[in-house]
Amino acid sequence: MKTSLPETERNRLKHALKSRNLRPTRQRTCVYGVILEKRDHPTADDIHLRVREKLPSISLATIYNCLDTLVECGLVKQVHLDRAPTRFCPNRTPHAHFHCRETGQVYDVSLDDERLSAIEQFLPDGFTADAIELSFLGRGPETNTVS
Amino acid sequence: MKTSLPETERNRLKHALKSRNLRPTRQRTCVYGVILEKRDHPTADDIHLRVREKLPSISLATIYNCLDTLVECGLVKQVHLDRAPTRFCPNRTPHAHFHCRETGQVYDVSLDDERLSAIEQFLPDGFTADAIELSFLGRGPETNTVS
DNA sequence: GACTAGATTAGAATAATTCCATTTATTTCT
DNA sequence: AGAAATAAATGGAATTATTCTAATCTAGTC
Repeated sequence: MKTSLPETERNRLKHALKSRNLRPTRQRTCVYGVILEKRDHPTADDIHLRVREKLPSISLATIYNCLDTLVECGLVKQVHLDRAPTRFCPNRTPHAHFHCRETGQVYDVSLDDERLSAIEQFLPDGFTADAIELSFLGRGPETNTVS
Repeated sequence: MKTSLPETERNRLKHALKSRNLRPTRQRTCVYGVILEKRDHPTADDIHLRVREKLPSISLATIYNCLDTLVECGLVKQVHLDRAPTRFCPNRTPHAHFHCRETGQVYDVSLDDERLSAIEQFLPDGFTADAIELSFLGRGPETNTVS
């Protein structure tokens, strides 16, 4: 067992890469594995630190390269919040993000097809979107004032 | 006529600032004026260039300070797209953004109350949002392949 | 097992944003 | 109005995120 990436995911990665004539390198596999492991919307830097535990010599530039590749393959999404570094998210199902002002935590908010197509209908004629980014800023459940 | 900021907007600014015990300085007024003038979602740097034509000695740090103040006052919104510099938008009515892959242009997409509350209902119990950012990435009307 | 295009690497370069110490402007108080 | 007190602006340095580059390496092919 070289890396901890489960079989299903490893195959998903392989196929996605192959279909674009890209190679399933150790680095790409490991970066993907790390993102799947702890789904806390890490930054490139966070990911670098985690991947280094397995591939100690990997550079931040490679992390960015791998992430860009994974994003192109649709396996990973970027999350842009505030003036903060980009975060990365392996949730491939349509979803929005909620960013808690208090804790800084980021949550996924699932979007079913109905919701998604409702949003798509906001677009005026002539516009076609291939990506939608929806994010909320506010207070999450663990910041509730007690009743 | 010191600056070109129209009376209504100038008052809006004054009141918004006063209610927070902030001052309507020349710099703040001018930055706000410039943002209203050309609603093309400029970056801090763009704004710096434009404001300099009126206040040649203003520094980029001050532009950021002013923008932050305007954002706090709710007069300006930040737009976060891709890994690109933050853009600023003076449209105070609820709206989303559409980012054209081809031209790079950013359009406002208006959101009426109905749409807005539809989106708010996506949030699970326990979450309260005070800001929503919705953006689309795709192709705008002027990139249409001719029929 | 050599070839070749594709990937990785380290480090430098660039770009966005923030910080800091000082100076300037505005308000308040008398 | 003038002085003191507070808020804001300034320039430049510092930090941080991201991209670029040129050299080296590697996976997949023949």
